[in-house]
Amino acid sequence: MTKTSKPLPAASLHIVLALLDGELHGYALMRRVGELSDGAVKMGPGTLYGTLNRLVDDDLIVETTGRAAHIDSERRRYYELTANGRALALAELARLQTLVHRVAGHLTGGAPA
Amino acid sequence: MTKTSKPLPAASLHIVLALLDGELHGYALMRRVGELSDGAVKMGPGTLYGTLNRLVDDDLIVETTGRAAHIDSERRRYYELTANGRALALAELARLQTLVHRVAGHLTGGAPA
DNA sequence: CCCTTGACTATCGAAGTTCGATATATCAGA
DNA sequence: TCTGATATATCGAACTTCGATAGTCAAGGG
Repeated sequence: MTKTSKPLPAASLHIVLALLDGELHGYALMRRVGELSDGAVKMGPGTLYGTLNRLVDDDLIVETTGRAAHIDSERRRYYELTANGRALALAELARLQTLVHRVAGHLTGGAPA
Repeated sequence: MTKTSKPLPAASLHIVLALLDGELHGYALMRRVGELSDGAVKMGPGTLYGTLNRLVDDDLIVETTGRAAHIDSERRRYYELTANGRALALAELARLQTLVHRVAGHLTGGAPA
């Protein structure tokens, strides 16, 4: 039993969300995650690489063995979502959309007495 | 310099977001948080009460000493956001909106192969 | 040529957070 | 009375995140 899709921890969530846009290497991921939240979320290398490994173990991402992986610096290790990972990322995105929509809704349309 | 607004941990985030709609007591909060994510997020009492205390310590919420607090069962302890808490909740909401918007945007507007 | 800086991956231990079980008490209904 | 939902509370184990540290490679300055 791998995992019945409990909400992903913050770092994992941000990584799979960032990867929805295409494969990236670790360091770029670090920057991208920050950018997606206007610098509010800063993931250090400790969180990054540890999370990346966990994500690979859970079969949500894989190290790319293709395209960008070798047209670029040898040092870089690219990652992309697996089918599982993409499905989960999409589900999490939907969950966040629902959450944001509902909370924002209560602010304007709040229960009238 | 209290805190430069690092992203709140998941449980805290959900609680302050739920409280944006008005004061609630612990147990109701537990249910509300679940509802806001269609049952995807289930917060047990361990997480709930521990987080509630931390939030009080951080001056993001306070135990209500008013209205609902006593027109209702004596057992219930109501909490509401402080000014700090509301500001932070709103900031976090905005952050999530931005994140969701950007990620979703890349999906549709992304490079069409 | 050497040295510094930034890109890049990687690991470790400490600190912080979440989980699930457990406990206790009240209240409504079968 | 027994059960199940409401309601709060606590503990320890497991998990996640953080920040420091480390080392390589490439480019630019002195």
